Amino acid sequence: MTSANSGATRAFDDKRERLLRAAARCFNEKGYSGTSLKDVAIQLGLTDAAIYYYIAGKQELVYQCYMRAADIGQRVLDQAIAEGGSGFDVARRYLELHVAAHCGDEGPIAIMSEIPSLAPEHREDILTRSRTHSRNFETVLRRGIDDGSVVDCDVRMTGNAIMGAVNWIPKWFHGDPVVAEDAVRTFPEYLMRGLKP
Amino acid sequence: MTSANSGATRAFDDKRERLLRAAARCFNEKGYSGTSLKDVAIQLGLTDAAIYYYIAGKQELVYQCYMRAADIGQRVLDQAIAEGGSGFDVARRYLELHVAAHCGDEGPIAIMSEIPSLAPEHREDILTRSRTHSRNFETVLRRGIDDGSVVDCDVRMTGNAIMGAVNWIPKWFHGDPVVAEDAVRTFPEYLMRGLKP
DNA sequence: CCCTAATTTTAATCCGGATTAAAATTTTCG
DNA sequence: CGAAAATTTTAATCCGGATTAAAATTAGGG
Repeated sequence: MTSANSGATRAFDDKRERLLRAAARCFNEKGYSGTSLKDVAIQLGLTDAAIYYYIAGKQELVYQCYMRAADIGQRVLDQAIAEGGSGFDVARRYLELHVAAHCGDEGPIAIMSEIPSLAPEHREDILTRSRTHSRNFETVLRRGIDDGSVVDCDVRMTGNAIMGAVNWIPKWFHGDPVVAEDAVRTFPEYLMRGLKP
Repeated sequence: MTSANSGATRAFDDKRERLLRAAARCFNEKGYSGTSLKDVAIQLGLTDAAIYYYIAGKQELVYQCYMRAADIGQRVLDQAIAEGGSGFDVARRYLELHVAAHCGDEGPIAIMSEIPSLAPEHREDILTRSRTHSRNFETVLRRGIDDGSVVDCDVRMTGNAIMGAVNWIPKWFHGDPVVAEDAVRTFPEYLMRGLKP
């Protein structure tokens, strides 16, 4: 079976997922150019060439890592929205979930540092998702302003600040569970305090 | 004269500075691996090989970009401290200056995305400066807590959040002066609101 | 104007790592 | 067990971009 595995089996998907996580870890720690497919393969007990069984190439690998990152962000935002509450409540819940995702079992989430070097279709795809996610979060903030739970502010810029703080997490978090606890406690608390009316 | 120009003339230094900015812009926009020396050279109306007259190689170029970024961060922090005031005042002033540096004439400041792929000596150097800067900012926060101007908080994590928000700026800021104004106004305001007791 | 140093270009070379093809091994399941 | 599919490896190949060396051009001072 080719790597264009469409009728993907369970085992195949699992390994692919492990591949994406290993790649995300490498990319976050060593940078894109500093990561060779061999580095990624070694983490899986494989040879570099074996990676091509799961993915078309390095480009595709980054792309998939970023897709995964975008999906996780969107998923936790959706969940926070689904749980309901005021704009403030939703935003706080979103931060709790997203920080937990970064620091928890969800494994390392790739920092989107190489978007411009993606293939055009991929780049567009990621940028669209990324923008959508930002806009959705801004909508939550705006709703909070409307319902009086969030201070009146520039939602675009405030969103940029909050997203930046969260997106930067992989830069300093390297798996220490003690640090993870601190982050999960402090981040939502601090970031939301600035939103109180 | 070799590129190890030590008795550097004025013109030489100026061109070197322009080189670093062009490189920072490229790295921020296209990523490290996505940037070829040719890309950088074109911005200066030069040939790729000419860059070697000013700098030892691509590694060195990133390193110098990061040094510049670290220096700017430290400089504005020092300035904010020098201007005095409560811990809160210093922190706010620092944010104003740093955001302005990112969005203003100081030109693009390189995002430190490729630290691990630097040569060991360079890596250590950058990491040390980066850590020092973070610790210095944490000290400011702690001072603010002591003098009652800043809410009691985990200074390490709060510092991580603030630094992340600022460091992420180059990801979405691409030179629009209108956006720059928004950022300079909103960032310090929002980030400091979360520090009020 | 000429000489020397500074700057830039041209034209290779070099190299690591991505990619590929074919072969070998392992797994699945009748 | 044995055949077919799935998975991995071995062993090239390939290639873009970094780097280098030497030549050409430009700039400035006597």
